[in-house]
Formats: sequence, C-alpha cells, structure tokens
Amino acid sequence: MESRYAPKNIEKKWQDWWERENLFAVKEDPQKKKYYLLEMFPYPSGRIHMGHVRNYSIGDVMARFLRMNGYNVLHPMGWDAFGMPAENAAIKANTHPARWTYENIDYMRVQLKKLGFSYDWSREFATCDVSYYRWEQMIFLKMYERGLAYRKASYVNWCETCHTVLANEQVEGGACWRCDQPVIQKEMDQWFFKITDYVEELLDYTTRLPGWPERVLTMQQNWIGKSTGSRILFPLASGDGSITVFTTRADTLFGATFMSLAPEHPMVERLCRGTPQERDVLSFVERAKLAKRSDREAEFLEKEGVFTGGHCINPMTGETMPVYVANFVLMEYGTGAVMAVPAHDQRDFEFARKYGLPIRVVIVPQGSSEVPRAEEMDAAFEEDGVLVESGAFSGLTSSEARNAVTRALKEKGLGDFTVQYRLRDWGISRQRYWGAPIPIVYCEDCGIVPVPERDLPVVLPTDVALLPNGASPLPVHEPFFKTRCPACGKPARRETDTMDTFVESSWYFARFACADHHSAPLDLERVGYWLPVNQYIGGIEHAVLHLLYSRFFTKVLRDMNLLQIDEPFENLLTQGMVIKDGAKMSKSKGNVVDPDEMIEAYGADTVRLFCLFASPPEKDLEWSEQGVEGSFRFLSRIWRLVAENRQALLATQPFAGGNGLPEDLALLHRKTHQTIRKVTEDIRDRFHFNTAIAAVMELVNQIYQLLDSPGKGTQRDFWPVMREAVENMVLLVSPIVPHIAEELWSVLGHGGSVLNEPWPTWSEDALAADEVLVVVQVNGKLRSRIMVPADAGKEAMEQAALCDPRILEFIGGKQVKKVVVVPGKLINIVV
RNA sequence: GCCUGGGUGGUGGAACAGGUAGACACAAGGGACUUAAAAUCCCUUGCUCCACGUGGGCGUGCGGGUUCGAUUCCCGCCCCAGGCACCA
Repeated sequence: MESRYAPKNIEKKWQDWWERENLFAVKEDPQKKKYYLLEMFPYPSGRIHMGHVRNYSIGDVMARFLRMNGYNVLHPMGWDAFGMPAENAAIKANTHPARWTYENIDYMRVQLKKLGFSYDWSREFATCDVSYYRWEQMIFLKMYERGLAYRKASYVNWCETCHTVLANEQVEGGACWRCDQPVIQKEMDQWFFKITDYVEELLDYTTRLPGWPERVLTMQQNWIGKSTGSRILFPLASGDGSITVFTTRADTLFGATFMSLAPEHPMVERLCRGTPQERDVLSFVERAKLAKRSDREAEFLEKEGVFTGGHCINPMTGETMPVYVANFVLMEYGTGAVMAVPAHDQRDFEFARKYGLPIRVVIVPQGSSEVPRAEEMDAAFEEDGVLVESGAFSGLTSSEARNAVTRALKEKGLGDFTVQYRLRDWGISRQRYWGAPIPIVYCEDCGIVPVPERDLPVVLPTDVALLPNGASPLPVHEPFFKTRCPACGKPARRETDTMDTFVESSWYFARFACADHHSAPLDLERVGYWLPVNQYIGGIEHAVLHLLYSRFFTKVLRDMNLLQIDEPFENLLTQGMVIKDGAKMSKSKGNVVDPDEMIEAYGADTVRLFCLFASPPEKDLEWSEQGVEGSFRFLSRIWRLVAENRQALLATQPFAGGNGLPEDLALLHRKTHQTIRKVTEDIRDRFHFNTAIAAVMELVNQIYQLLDSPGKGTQRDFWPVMREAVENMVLLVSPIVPHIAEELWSVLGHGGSVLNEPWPTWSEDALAADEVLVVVQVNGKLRSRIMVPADAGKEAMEQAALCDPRILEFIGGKQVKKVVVVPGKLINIVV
C-alpha cells in the first residue's frame, strides 16, 4: 500500500472491477424491499457540469446507503436526448443532430463512470432511440383515441429565433425559456394534450404529497390557479346574443356599469361593425395585440380602451351598459370579457375615471352605515363587506350575496356557479426536426387520420439536410411527408411537427423499470414492482414544467392500464444550484468549473465529497477550490490512518464489546457508535450529508488523538478498539467516497465490495456512559459544568449543582426561588 | 400586490423535540519538523472589557412578548432570494 493517497492509482481500478463484477445491476426480487431512486436524467449537451455532479452525487450516496441497508435499489440513468440544441449545434458544426447527440452521450457516459456512480447501465436508453419514442407514439395514439390529444387552431406562443411554438409553461415573463427572445402570438393549428381533464386531480394531490417540498407544491398550485366564481351572461342591447363573463365577485353585479372585452374577443368586430367607431376600434385592437406580451414588464402600462359602439344589459339592474375594448383584458383567462365594477375594482376604477364612466358603490365595509360618494373616492374598495343599493340583496354580506345573486341568475338562465383555472391544455406541437414525430396523417378526404399501431414507429428520417435558419426540414423532405392515407389509401401528407421534448421526460422513469420490453410501452409486472419512484432528485427549475407534466402522464397511463399508481414520485428532493463567486456558473460569466479538470486534479472521491460537505443539498453550493483541497486533505488523512497502522490493525480483530475498557478506549468505542448513529440518521432521515461527514471527521480526529497518546498499543484492547473505529469509519464513508472506501476495505483484509457489506449498526450499550456532563445555570446564564452519574435523579442533580463552589459563589447567599432540572442535561437555579 | 423560502463569526455551514450558540471545515495568525520548500503536526481565532481567570458583559436582521430559559414559539417591522401576477 502506498503511503500517499493517490486517487489516480485506485479509482479506475475499482470502476473496472465494479463493471466486471456487474455490481450495480438489479433484478426484481419479491423477497427484498424495493427502492427506486432516480435523479433527473441529463440533456446530452456535450459535457457533464457541476450541477449534474452534485445532483448525481446526492443520488449515489442514497443508492449505496440504501443498498447496504438491504434494499433492492433501482438506480438507472439515461438521456433526455431530443431537443433543439442538437439541431443548432449540428447546423453550426455541419454535422447531424443524431451524430452530435450520440457522440455526446458516449462522452458523458464515460464522465459519469469516472465519477463512480452506481447506475445499472443495462437499463440505459436515450429518448431519441426509436425503441423509446415508438412507444411514445403509441401512447399518443391511445391519447388520441380517448380525446386526450386533439388538434385545434389557437393563438400560440411563437419564438421567431427558435422557429417553433412554445407551451405556456415555457414562456417566462413574455420571453422564450431557451433563448430569452420575446415571444409573439401567432394563430396556428396545433396538437394539444388535455391536461385540463386532470386539473382537479392534479390540484387535489398537491395536498397529498407529504414527501414533496412545500414550495414546489405551492408553485404548482399557483400554476393551476383555481378560482371559484360565477359565469354571468349579459344580453346584447340590440340583436341576439350575449357576452359571458367570469367573475369571483357576483356580489358586485349591481355596481357593474360597463363591460370590457379583450382585443381578441370575437364580439369586438361584430359590435363595432358599421358604427362610427369602427375604424378607431380596429386600429386600437391592432395596436393592443402588438403590445401584448412583448412588454410584460411594463408594470405601469397605461390602461386604455375604446368604446365599441355596442351595449349590453346588466342582467340584474336591467340597465344598459356600454361595451369597451380594453388593453388589460386577457383573452386567455376566463372568457376574455370582464364586467367592470369601478367602485370595487382598482383597474375598472382607473378606467372609469379616465373615460368618464359611472361609478356606483354597492359594497360598504361591515358596520359602516355611510355610503361613500363616488366622486370623492380615490381608490376602489376591493374588500368584502355588506351590500347596499342592490335591490333585494341589500344588507347581505359579500359571501352570502355571491351565492344568492348567482342562484337568482341561474333561475333566469343568465348565469351559474363555475370554476376557472389558469392552467391551459398543453400544446405539444413543435415545428422542429429533432423530436419524436407525431403519428398522424392528413388526408384530403378523411381528414385527420391516426397512424395505425401496426405501422409504428413513424421513424424520424436521418437523411435530411438541415436548413440554416433552423426551420424543420421535414415539411420539405418528400420521402417523409409523402404517404398514403391509412384509411382510404389515397396519397396523403404526414404530420411534420414533432412532439415537445417534455413528452419524453414525462414517462421515462416508468420505462427504466423495463427498458428492454419490446411488445408494449411498459411491462405491467416489472413496472408494478418498481414504481412509484421512491425518491426523485433534481433541480428546482423543473418545479412546474417537467414535474407537472410527469404527474399528468402518470394519471393518463394509469387510466390506460399501463400503470397502477396515481403519482410518479413519492418523495422529491430539489437540490440547489452550484454557484461560483456568488453567481450561477455560466460561460458568459466565465466562472465555470469543469468536472473533468477537478477529477483529474483531485480524483472523483474528492469532488463528490466536496459537493456533499459544503452545504446541505437543498441549498445553493458555493464552489471553493480551497474547500476542495480541504476535502482532499481529509481523504489523505484517512488514507494515512490505514497506511501507517496497517500491520497492527491486520493483526487483530475488531473490538466485540464488553466492559472494563480503560477510559480513553471507552471514549473512542463510544464515539464510534455515536458516529454510526449520527451518520445513519443524517443520511436516512434528512439527506444532511454535510453533518454526517462532519461527524466522521470528528471520529477521525479522535482516532488520531488516541494514536498520539502515550498509551498507544500498550493496552490490551487498544488495537481491537482501533480496528472497530477504523473499519466502521470506512463503511460509513463508503457511499460518499466509494473508491477509497473499497481500497481501504480490501487493505484491511476483506474480499468483496463494501457495497455488499451490511450498513453498520450502533449498540445502545456502547452509547451509554457512566457519567455525563451537565450544565448549571443561575438565572438562565451558564455558570458551571459538572459531571454527574448518567442515571442521577433530579434531586441528586440539584444537590450536586448546589454543592458546586462556583455556583455557591453566584448564588451568593441569595434566596433560591426555584430549581429547574432537565435530567442528563441541565440545571437552572433561579434566585 | 399575493405565495413560498431565508437572514447565525472573516467564509461555507452546525445546533434534528425551547435547554452549553458557533460542531465540522475553509481562511487568517503564531509555532514545531526541514539547509529550504512542499507535505504533516500543534496552538489561537464571534465582539468587547479586565485583576488573564473553569473571569465579566454583549451577541443568531430589528422591536416587543411568552418562558426558569428563545437562533428555535407568538406579535409587529426591515432586508434578500425564488415563484405567480392587469387572473376579473
């Protein structure tokens, strides 16, 4: 054994050995308790970055820890391999997205192996493999059959730079989530997944996922944005028809004095046609549409609008109300029409003041008898209160009135209770090449025709020439789009859009349970054994997107009898970012740390150790080269510990327990068991690897202290106690730094992998001390520490404290009013 | 504006059930070994006062409260990060 710790000489050796021994492969085993541990799979962008290293180190510790604890652990890895960067890179480097992707995968797989992660590589797949996406196409067809996939024309988010449509979830503050360019609204035919069919269940389960972080659940709840209220019809003053609004404030209906429509509202055109305002209205609509979304940040966007020339009738008061188009009304929320109650809504208030529209107060604060004069108000009164000037409803509270008014409208057929969600259906069409083809054919006679299952897969052709502007080559690639109608056999055109890549990541976790299954998307039996994922680990950035889509897919697959679970991820850990100099690592900031360089300089174990030691997983991790050196120093320290004492350790057996140890050995024996408990609990219950590592460091410090003591080696049980401490230390660090652990374990004379060793257990006897240190306070201030027998009762402790000379000094003859005793911990004397 | 987190030494962070605040590490300073350096080891290290002691006072964003005792619980504020947001 070398005297110096040189990771280069051992890491590759053990990695090869693990591979040869097929150590990480798992099979279903009904005898054993299963545990499915999953980290979010990476996009094969070229190289692993520190965020991955951190994410996967956390996962690997858990996987190895659970395995040593007797679980049958599924720990797979794969590649989220479809997506635009491949296309963009391929255009730039004049290569093919497939080649670029698979080469990246080959490189990154090597990187992951160099880090020693315990993946069952036999289950690996990339989502761009035909053997994967063909099943996705089948799921699409099943969804189509059930009306869960449908095509409709709608305004969609279009990113000009990326040349494609984006889902609402992929628009951040009016800009594209990938390229940060402004998103415009474009009317297009698109495929949608009916996630809104599952909205109630998705929302409901957010209160039944105790293993998820609160803030992720809150974010999903916000995103779903449920709001209960009423639907109210306002008949047009002339001609047939009505305008429907959604409102949460039916109690304010008597105060509705005008109507506001979104610029895109279909009624706008009809109302203004032939009126003197027509020209003004249309030009306003044009301007408003342009301004939409592009300038979301403009918080003080002036509220503007124009009169359409039309009127509608307030269904309660029977009064005529002018209809306006207003730039602040959104077509995509509610019905695109808002009943304006200027006295009780700040936006309507400002709008009414600007255009001289009537303001009518119909709610006053509870207990107030005065009705404020509209002309004297300087802001709307938006709170709930009591109704006034509202006919038969006057005197009711807001919440009573919301019910009563809506019920009255319902009787007249002019309204009803309703629920509104912010969540829209998931638009999945992408006008890009590098994605899974949507298995649909368009026939002039038959219309939309799904590709029959027997004709799957619809293979994405690889012999295409990419277009320099990023637009998809599929619509101009004849061999692909030219086809025959599966129904009538006539020439037809294939759908050339591909699926959003979030579709692939919405069910990959299930496929890992049966990656080689080739007769159906999922193998019920194996999926039934492994799923749900017991622990999922990944970045917070997917709190809504990926995690919501995956929850939706799980429920869809369940209803197709492909899964038997309601939720995919039982426990979720969202790890923080890796930052450097206070900012997220990015090429533009030049603060990127390359994992390869770190492994080269310090070894994989050091990199893993640092990632886990520097901060608890949910917090951000500040990269520190000095911290990395500190981690390396610690590993060198445990290496030397074994190297320098190898002969003596090998010549003995670990201490098997028993009484009569001399004081210093008893102390180390106890420390060993304390450390086993601390590390076990920190990893198992809290994922707090940082404190687990700190505990082992304390143990190592104490081992060194004893090795430096004059009694070294002369006491009978010195080496047995030492060996017990060292061997347990190696086992305790093995999930974190597996290479050095394997090496030390074998140097200590063991065959086989540490991974197959049972996790150490602590003995309560070993933890028990004869005497314990308790603190003594006087008036809540720490004044002394005394040793008392571990089993000392309250009276005995109190007596001991009152005899302590330091304490007597502080009491100084004053009257003792009260003594609080916490057994084994503390005595507080109140004077 | 609403909703979540969070604020502890020079730094990363500990304190899991109200009970020794600052574990563990980094950095810094001093020392040992060495011709020298690296490596390693030892000591000091929240602030402050002094009679340098198992010493006193202060100290977990700020102000109150509950309690024998509060980083921890309650009330009111300030600041930082993230999410949502003309949502009707």
